[in-house]
Amino acid sequence: MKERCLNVAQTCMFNKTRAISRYVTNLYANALKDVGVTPVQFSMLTAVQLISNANVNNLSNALMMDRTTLNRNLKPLVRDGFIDIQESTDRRERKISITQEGKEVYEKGYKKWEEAQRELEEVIGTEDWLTMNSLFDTIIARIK
Amino acid sequence: MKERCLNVAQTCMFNKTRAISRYVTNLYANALKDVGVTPVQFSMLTAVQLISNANVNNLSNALMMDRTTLNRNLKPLVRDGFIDIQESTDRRERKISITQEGKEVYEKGYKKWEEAQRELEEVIGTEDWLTMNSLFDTIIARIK
DNA sequence: TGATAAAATGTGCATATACACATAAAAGGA
DNA sequence: TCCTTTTATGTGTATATGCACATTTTATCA
Repeated sequence: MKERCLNVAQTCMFNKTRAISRYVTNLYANALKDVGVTPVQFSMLTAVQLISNANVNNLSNALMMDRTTLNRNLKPLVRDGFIDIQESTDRRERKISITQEGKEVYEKGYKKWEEAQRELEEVIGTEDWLTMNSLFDTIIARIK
Repeated sequence: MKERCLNVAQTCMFNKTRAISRYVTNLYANALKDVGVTPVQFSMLTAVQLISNANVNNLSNALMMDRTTLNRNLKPLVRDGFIDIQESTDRRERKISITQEGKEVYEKGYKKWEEAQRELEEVIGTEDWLTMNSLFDTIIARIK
């Protein structure tokens, strides 16, 4: 039924969320292109610096990311020497920390991140940017 | 610098967008679990029913999805017999259409989609749901 | 017509995502 | 202590995403 499809196309919150997410992701990815980290990796470097002695669970909770997703996403960062993983006294867990090289790449990334934030605000418009900000904070508080 | 990281953690629009996108995706995915299609596949079945004689470009534009992403996402739908791809007189392009089996699965999916919409509205709250709706429509109009 | 430009699509590669299942180690209790 | 439960993590599989690069076919124009 065309009627139903039209309804979905016009009102589906998944579609809208996902389309916007793709756009936002690409905007930040382009900004970080020459830095050497993806937006997701940048956010992981943020969290690992904020949580001292972080393990996989701590980070996945902080980033609201699936544990197994975060676990896999760590690998490129380890490979590139941006984060370091060490054993813990509790031999079940692993301690995750940022390296010196990771800190350096974060400095570069931070500047580009600021540019991306400004660029997105321009695209969306300051008024809607503020609306989006407070709305998202409210939603995140709900789903956390 | 902890200051910078705190700033990113609290204000990064990429982080917020992505976290919400993950939550919304999972909510719709769980709703559609027993139907046999993912949320992205459901949205593709929607578009293909709305656009007669669609080709890859048409669909990717309608869904605001990268052309190559859409191309790959077609494959599970073809494999499962939900869409059909045929040659065109213009031999560069391919014509994409929904099958009878695809229509049947869409009927089942539509009911679950309605439930997901209601569930998300409940989680977010009706007032913010409406805000989100109009905000997203505005943003999508901007970035399209 | 013949060369060039444009259009439509496909592929290799890398990252991102999450469920189901499995393993290993610590904690708790009888 | 020994058994059970909980905790922390890892792996297999499948989908989703987009850039860079390539191919094929159509359109354009001198």
